[in-house]
Amino acid sequence: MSVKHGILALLRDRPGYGYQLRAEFEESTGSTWPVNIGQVYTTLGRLERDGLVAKTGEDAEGHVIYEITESGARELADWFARPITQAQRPRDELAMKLALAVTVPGVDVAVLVQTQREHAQSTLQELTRLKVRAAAPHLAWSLVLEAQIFQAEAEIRWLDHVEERVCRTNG
Amino acid sequence: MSVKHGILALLRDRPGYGYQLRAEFEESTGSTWPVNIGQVYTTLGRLERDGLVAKTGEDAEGHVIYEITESGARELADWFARPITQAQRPRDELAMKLALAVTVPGVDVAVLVQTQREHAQSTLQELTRLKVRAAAPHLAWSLVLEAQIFQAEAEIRWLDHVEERVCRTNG
DNA sequence: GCCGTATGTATACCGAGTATGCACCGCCGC
DNA sequence: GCGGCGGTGCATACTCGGTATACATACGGC
Repeated sequence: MSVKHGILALLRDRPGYGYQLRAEFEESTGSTWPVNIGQVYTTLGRLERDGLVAKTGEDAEGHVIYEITESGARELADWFARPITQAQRPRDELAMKLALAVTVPGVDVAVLVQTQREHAQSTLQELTRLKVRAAAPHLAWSLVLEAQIFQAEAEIRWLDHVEERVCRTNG
Repeated sequence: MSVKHGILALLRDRPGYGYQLRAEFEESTGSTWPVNIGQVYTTLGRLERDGLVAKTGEDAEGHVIYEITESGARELADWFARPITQAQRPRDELAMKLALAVTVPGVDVAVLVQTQREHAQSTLQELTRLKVRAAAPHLAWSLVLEAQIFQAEAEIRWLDHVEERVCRTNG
C-alpha cells in the first residue's frame, strides 16, 4: 500500500524511472525504510495495469520513464484525504504475542514482559541518541524518527501496565 | 509470523485440527483479529513442510489432527524468549504518509494532520467506550484493547507534535 | 423433503517483500 | 590496454501473509 502511493506521490511531482524512484522514495522517508528494487518494478507494473501510471517511452539515457495518469492523481489525492485506519494496519505482533502468552499455559509472562521492556528501552535510547546527534535534520527523517520514539514510549507504558495487571491477577 | 507462532502455541497445549485452531486463535486474542480459515491451512502446510508440526492422522470424527514436534516446541520457546524488534514490524503507514506529504509539493500537511487526528480521537473514544462497557473482560482481550488505546494516544501525541513542528517551519 | 446455517478441508489468487540474474558503464590498478 | 569491481538499471522467480471461494457434510426448522 505505502510503496504504491509513495511512487504515485513522487510521479505526481515529475515523471521518473524505477531506479530513480527507489532512491527518491528512500530519501523522502529519511532512509529509514529500505525498499527492494524489485518491488518498485512490480509495483510500477501493477500501477500501469490499473491505469494509474503510464509508460511514456524512454529518455535520452534509455531509462523506462513512467508518468502519473489523471486516474492516478485522483487516487493519490483520495489517499491523502483519507485517514489511516486501524483496520488497514497489520496485526500488532507484540500485543498478539502477549495475548497468546496469557492464554496458553506454561509461559512466564513476567519474564517476557521484562525482556521486551529492556529491549524497548534500549531501542528508545538509541533513537534518542540518533535524534540528538543529527546535525542538520531532514524534516521527513526527523518526523519518522519521532514517530518511532513516540511508539517506543507507548510500548513501554503499555508493558508497565501489563505487568501491573498480570501481577495483580496472579497474586 | 504471528499466525504461525499462534498455531504453534495452541498445538503445544494439545493437538488439534484446522477449524478448531482458528476458533481458539481468535478467542485467545479476544476476537480482535479475525483469521481467514484458508490461512490456517496454508500455515499448517508450511509448518508441516518445515517439520515444526506433524499430522497424526484423524480423530474419531475424521478431523485431520496436527501435533507439535520437538523442533516446533523449540522454535516456539525461542519466539517467546526473543523480543519483538522494530525491524520485524512493517512500515508505519502513517509516518510514511506524513514523510511523503512534507516532501512532495502540493500537499496541505495541516489538513492531513487535522483529519488524521480527528479520526484517531474518535477511534480512541470508541476503544475507551468498549473498555468501560466490558462486563467480564477476558484478560487477553483487554490487554489487546489497551494496546490499541496506548497506540492511539501515542498517535495523537505525535500528530500534535508534527503540527507544531510543521507550523513553526512554515511561519 | 428441503433450505439455511455451521462445521470442516482445500485450492486459487493477489499483493508485499526478497533474492537473484543479467547487462551496461566508468573507474582504478597493473 | 585491459581485467576486475562497483554503481546503475531492468526484470523475473520466489516466499509469505492474507482473502475469496469451492466443495462436502451434518443438523435443525418449516
